[in-house]
Amino acid sequence: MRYWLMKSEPEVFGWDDLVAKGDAGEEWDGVRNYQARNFMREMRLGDRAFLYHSQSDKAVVGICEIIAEAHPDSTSDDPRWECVDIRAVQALPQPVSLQQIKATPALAEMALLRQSRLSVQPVGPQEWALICQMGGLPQG
DNA sequence: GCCAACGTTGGC
DNA sequence: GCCAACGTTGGC
Repeated sequence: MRYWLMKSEPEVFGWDDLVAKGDAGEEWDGVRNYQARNFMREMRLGDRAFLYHSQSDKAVVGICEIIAEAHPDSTSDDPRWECVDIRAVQALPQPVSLQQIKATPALAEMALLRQSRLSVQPVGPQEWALICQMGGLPQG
């Protein structure tokens, strides 16, 4: 299984909105960036992803699961754009802030810090486990 | 194929 | 609201 991180602006579509969608989840549409799309193409059923709130929150807030692999983005006429479907699995008991991540040397290589504008990005297994731990989920 | 102009994202 | 980073577009 691989691990990922998806960003969203909580004012537009945040963790609570995804939770409200229940097990049916939501199409992660609207991504118009090749690098982000390519990562979504690599996603497989059952992969896990953090949801990160940008802008006002700037924190990892929950864990999602990939429930549909890449397919055409229904919000685009352009066949280049694809997306996956995700559902909320579990909120982090304590959101992990960007500040905390920046202050943690083991997380210094994360794309979140290195490429701040990339909205879909891979997360290493060690990084995943550490952020889960920081968020109050010691089992990962 | 290069590069300037422009638009978008996201942290501060 | 500003600005840096960076992706995209379009003229040449």
